[in-house]
Amino acid sequence: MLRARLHVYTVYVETKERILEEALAELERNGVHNFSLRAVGAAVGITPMAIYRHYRDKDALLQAVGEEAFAQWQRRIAAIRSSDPQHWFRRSARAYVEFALDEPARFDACFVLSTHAERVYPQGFRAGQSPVVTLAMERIVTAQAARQLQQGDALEIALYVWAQIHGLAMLHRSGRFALPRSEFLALCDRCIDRILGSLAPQKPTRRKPTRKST
Amino acid sequence: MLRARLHVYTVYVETKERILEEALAELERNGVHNFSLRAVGAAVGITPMAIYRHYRDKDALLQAVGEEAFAQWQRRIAAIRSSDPQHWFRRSARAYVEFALDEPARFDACFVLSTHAERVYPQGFRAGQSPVVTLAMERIVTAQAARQLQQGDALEIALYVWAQIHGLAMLHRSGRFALPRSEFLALCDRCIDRILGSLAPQKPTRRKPTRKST
DNA sequence: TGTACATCAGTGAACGCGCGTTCACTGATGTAC
DNA sequence: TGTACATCAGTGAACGCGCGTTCACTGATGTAC
Repeated sequence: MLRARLHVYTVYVETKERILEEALAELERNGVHNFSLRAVGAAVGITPMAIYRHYRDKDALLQAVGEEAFAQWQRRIAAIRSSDPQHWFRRSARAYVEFALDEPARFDACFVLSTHAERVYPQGFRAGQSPVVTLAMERIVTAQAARQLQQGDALEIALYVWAQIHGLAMLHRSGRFALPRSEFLALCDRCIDRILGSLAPQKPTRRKPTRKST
Repeated sequence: MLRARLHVYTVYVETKERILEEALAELERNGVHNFSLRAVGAAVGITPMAIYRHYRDKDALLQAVGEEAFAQWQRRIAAIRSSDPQHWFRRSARAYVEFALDEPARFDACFVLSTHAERVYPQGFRAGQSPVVTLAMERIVTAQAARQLQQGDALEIALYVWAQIHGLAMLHRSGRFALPRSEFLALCDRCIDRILGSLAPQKPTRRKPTRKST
């Protein structure tokens, strides 16, 4: 009956999810270029051919993996609750680097492999295709309105910050740092502080309120 | 005789160089992960096996290719003759991005693949293992001495600038920009201007010379 | 000057490997009547 | 309630492919005497 149908459906989803899970783990272990259906099957405990019951082919599985990775990244950012834009940027940049260090394959799927044709500068980002860039732009606009941030195109400013932290993350991924994790993170923090500092309003606005108006 | 020996030697070197050349071209065409000795052999017009006369194995060829790529990069930077540090940084950053756009595989060999264990932050760079970083640090120290640049560890400042341009280059390599080349380069220029601007001395030193001393 | 020999860049067949994917199948489960 | 049938997740052998590398070789060239 319905119960029986539901049971079948459940089993099906479970295997599909286990494949996705192990595909991600396999990706972290061996990287995209050594990613093989055979290895995923072995990790799940099924024949490689069983994967074809759930995903059309290797590309379809890789695409699902990419979407899952991006969902995980979004969840990391969504967990950052901070009303202060400056603080939000610091914590987001931290999350970005930590994502790159802890889940390099997921990070690659999100930010290195050129798969997501929709998240592209500038149209895709202006159209809100990238939830995280959209969040960043909102905070930039808010800070600009409050005169805490220099004027200028919010997307270009977001990109400027992104490029900085992306560069650090990528140089790390390329093995360019012989630093303990904590020191590398501290270095990233200092760089982001510099970047945010460089975005201070053009005129320091240090003059005291003149009391003439208002 | 000697002439004959020289002739043989010349032929040998020519083939070896043609292999290196075609290996680079092959790398630009297919990327590291699809790089095959068979394709290189075909491009040179020899049997894949002939390559083994000149390089121990695939890895040895790839390493030679990496060294050649890095030599080409160094030549690009050596061609920049500018005594003004600010100007030198602008032009070097430009060269970096253009290298990434024009010779992506060479760029990868220099800056993305984690092969060069010696060029590592901070020891390798302080030890002068990276000629370009060394040049950058020299210019930073000079500018600091002339009070044109804020104080701080020269290597960390160099890394800060490098990460910015590296991030932009890598995001471009990941297909994140739907911009004509010239607009992308202009965007990079603006980002580098921001970065250099953020490195201005802490106190603007706008006071006129006081004439008290000297 | 002529001949036998050494050198060595390049050849071509063959190897074993891991890969994605095909195909016909099995066997457990649920359904129809 | 019992039986014949449909469904479909998973199986396992086999395919063709491109790969790096092995091996014994060829044949042009230069050397020794």
